Formats: sequence, C-alpha cells, structure tokens
Amino acid sequence: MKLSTRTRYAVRAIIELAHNDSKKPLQLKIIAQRQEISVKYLEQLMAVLRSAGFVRSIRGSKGGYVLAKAPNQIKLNEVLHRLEGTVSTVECVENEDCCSRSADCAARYLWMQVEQAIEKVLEAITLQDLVDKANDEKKLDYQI
Amino acid sequence: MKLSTRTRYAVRAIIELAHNDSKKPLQLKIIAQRQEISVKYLEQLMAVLRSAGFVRSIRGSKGGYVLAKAPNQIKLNEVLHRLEGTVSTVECVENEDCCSRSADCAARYLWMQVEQAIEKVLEAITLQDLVDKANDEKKLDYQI
DNA sequence: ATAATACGCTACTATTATAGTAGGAATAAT
DNA sequence: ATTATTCCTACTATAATAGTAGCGTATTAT
Repeated sequence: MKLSTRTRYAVRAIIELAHNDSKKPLQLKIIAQRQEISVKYLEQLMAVLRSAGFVRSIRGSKGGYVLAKAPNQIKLNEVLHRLEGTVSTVECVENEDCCSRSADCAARYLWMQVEQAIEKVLEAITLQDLVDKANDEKKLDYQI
Repeated sequence: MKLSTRTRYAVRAIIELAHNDSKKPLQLKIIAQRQEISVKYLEQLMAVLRSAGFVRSIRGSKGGYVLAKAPNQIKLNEVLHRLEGTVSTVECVENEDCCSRSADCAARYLWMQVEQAIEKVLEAITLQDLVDKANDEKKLDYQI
C-alpha cells in the first residue's frame, strides 16, 4: 500500500509553496533543490497541481509557482485525489460492478472501511495545518 | 495508493477459508475457481499466509487449507502486514532517519496520520467480522 | 503397492507502471 | 537581444508485479 514517488514529491512541493508566504513566486529549481527532486520530473508533477487549480504559475524570468488559494482552503484529500487518480485502495470500492463473489463482498467491505478512514483523515487536514505543524516543531526545537 | 493484486487475492482467499466452517480442508483449486485466480499464483500467496501462521495446509489427496486459528483471532492488520511487508504508505513513517528537510516533516506528519488511521481500522476487524458481515448481507437479500 | 491428488519450491518470463530524461517552444524581465 | 523560467511532448530505463512452468514431496483412496 505504497504511495507513489510521484505523489510524495508533489505533496512535498506543494508544502514548500505553502511555506513560501512571500509574495514572490517560488521557482521549480529551488523546490527541486530543497527537496532533492529532478527539476524535469517536478515539472510534470506541477502540471498536475496546476491543472487541478491548486497552484498558479508565473512564466518567464522571475517566474515560478504560487498557491492558487489560501493554504487553509486546500484540503489534502483533494490534492491526493488529483495526484493518485483516486485514493482508492482497490477498484471495486468505487466501481461496485466488479463484484460477483460472496467473499469479495466481505473484502470490499474491508477495503471500504480502510478507504473511509483515509478519506476522513485527509479531509480534516489542510496545507495550513501542515505549515502550522512544521512551525510548532521548530519552536519546540528552539526550546530544547 | 493501490493495494497489490497479490494482497487482494490473498485476502479473498483467506476469507474463503474463514467461510469454510466445515472441518474438511478447502482446496486451492476450489478457491482459485471461486475467486478466479490462477492456482499456481495462489499457491505462492498461500505460502506466505502459511509461513505467517494464519493457515495450515494438509497435503496429499483430499488435502487443502484450513485456518490455523479461529476467525475471530485473526486481525486484518496482521494479515495485511504480512502480505504488504508493511502497511506503511511511505518509508519515512517507519524509518525516521530519511527526513532532513523541513517540508518533509510536515509531509511525514501527514503520512503518519494516514497510516495510523489505516492501522486503527484494520486492527479492529477480524476475519470473523468479515464472515458475519457477508452473512448479514445475504440475510438482507432474502428479506428484499 | 499404486495411482491420483494436492501442496511445496524455485526459477523463469511477460507485462505494466513508475521514474526519470531530453529537447525545444512560449513567455516575461532586464 | 538575452537570459531565465515555465510549458509541452515524446522517449527510455528500471523496477515491481503478475503470472507460468516444471518437478518434487506428502498423503489418501483403492
């Protein structure tokens, strides 16, 4: 039940953007450096985030990316859905028709429970929450 | 965040065994037929379930497989852990060392929330629950 | 005993998905 | 004009997964 590298990278990238509260757009080059991701690969991932409306791009020199909405308006379930196509662990959870066996129904029930749990967690977390969390951690570090 | 076919098949197979309350062992051939899985492939998956102690095999003619414990003693998180190696969605959730970036910490926090939610659900479901669930569904069908 | 049945093991192969690369076009700032 | 950056499309390499194949071993029915 692994998340694809694709998704992990893209989430890290969008978190970088959420951290970048300056008005200036953040460049792929920078994100790629910080996150140790190939710029060219990241390009493709950002295209997904852009077409999904999470980020906005500014082309040309001094261009880059910014969030298209406030961090507290971007729920992680939305992001994950776009990146993964679906958060669904198995097909029949979304597509009821592929189930003609009795044992499957039990299995399907299982996967639905899992999926709902995932969905619930992701729905409750916004980018803002992740930014806050990171800031809290930093504060703790200082105190120690 | 897909489950592997491997895991889906194996779970379906072990559910079949849980349904098979007769004392006679259930043969791979039968499970494979019902679940539309290649016998040879299923063999490999059963080997995992066997070595993990979930099922017991009886060799020879009229042989087959039976659960090694009562269905209510087999939690789905245990099964999944064995099949998937880990239920972990990303590596750094289990292995803290791979995290040297600030945005990562936020990401890691996210993945941990997800993982804990999955774990919690799977821990609360036993094979018996799945059997009961399937029986309930059947009853409903009759009533309609 | 023998044949049939069914699991046990290991190695191989095909397919698919993923990750990553490459090159050039469009756009904006200076 | 030149430079810096995103945008787009196609290609490639790698790895994981799914599935096959064949022979070995244990057990039971007859």
